[in-house]
Amino acid sequence: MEILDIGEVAERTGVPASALRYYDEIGLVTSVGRRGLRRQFGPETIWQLSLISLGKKAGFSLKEIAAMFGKASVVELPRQTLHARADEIDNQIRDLTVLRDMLRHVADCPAPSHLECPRFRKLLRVASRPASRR
Amino acid sequence: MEILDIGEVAERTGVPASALRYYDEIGLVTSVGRRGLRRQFGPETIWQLSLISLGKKAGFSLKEIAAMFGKASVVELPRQTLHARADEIDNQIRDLTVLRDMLRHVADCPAPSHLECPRFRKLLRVASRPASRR
DNA sequence: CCGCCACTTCAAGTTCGCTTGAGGTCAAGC
DNA sequence: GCTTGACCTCAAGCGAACTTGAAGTGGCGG
Repeated sequence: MEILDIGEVAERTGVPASALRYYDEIGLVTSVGRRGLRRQFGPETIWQLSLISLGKKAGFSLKEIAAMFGKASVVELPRQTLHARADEIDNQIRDLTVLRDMLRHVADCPAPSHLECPRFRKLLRVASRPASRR
Repeated sequence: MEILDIGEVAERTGVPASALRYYDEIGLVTSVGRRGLRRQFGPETIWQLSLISLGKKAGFSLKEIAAMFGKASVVELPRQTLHARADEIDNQIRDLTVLRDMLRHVADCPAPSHLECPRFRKLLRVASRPASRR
């Protein structure tokens, strides 16, 4: 279980072979070589792909993901940049928290119109404040 | 300040007029009417747009957003569905937290290769576990 | 009353992240 | 040696979410 070809990677990760070829093409993953025409992937590809899917769920583009934990040895970016990224994610977590609270509130609040409910109005206010002030 | 036309909405929210027309076209926002050809928007459009941008940041499609807090009186969806949505968002928050910790770790950890660091490996394990088990 | 200009429509174009399809290659098993 | 099947390439297509451009309209200040 050292070297995998594309089908095995696809099977283990759930990422379709066509997507893997695409990722290879744009340099998001790298095959360790070829046997004939066939791409051969190292086992690290497996966890790289979970990072990628994590990043995608987080709403980052493939380019941004590539910039975060690129090919080789997981990142050579300046610490500063990484921390900035982390801060962005923190903001996003806050946004998501507001959204979640909003949905739960809407699900449970008995007020006739949500706009009449002070709790809802408060969430709305938070939602429309710029990220910098949250 | 009761009725706004598209340019004012654009200016106040930062959402380009072209996007507003598109949102109108797909029924994500609704103009209160027309003056001549010009769309007129009520003031509620402003906060609706902040909810929309919140939803977008959260990675929902415009369709999903429309389903969550549609046009009229902010949602007529079954509570159950809303709670399910909220739960999804909770999962996403967990994913983002892992990703953030990962980035901060990578920024600070002095280990020569991250794979040798137990903390990193633990985060990796979490990252590759299916959402249901997190 | 006239012209300006912010709006309008509609069609086409753009980027992202893939998928699909046609046609080709090659290693392995029969 | 031949077939099979999993891979390959390359081009085209696709849906989402808009943007851009051309050509038209109509309300309002002068």
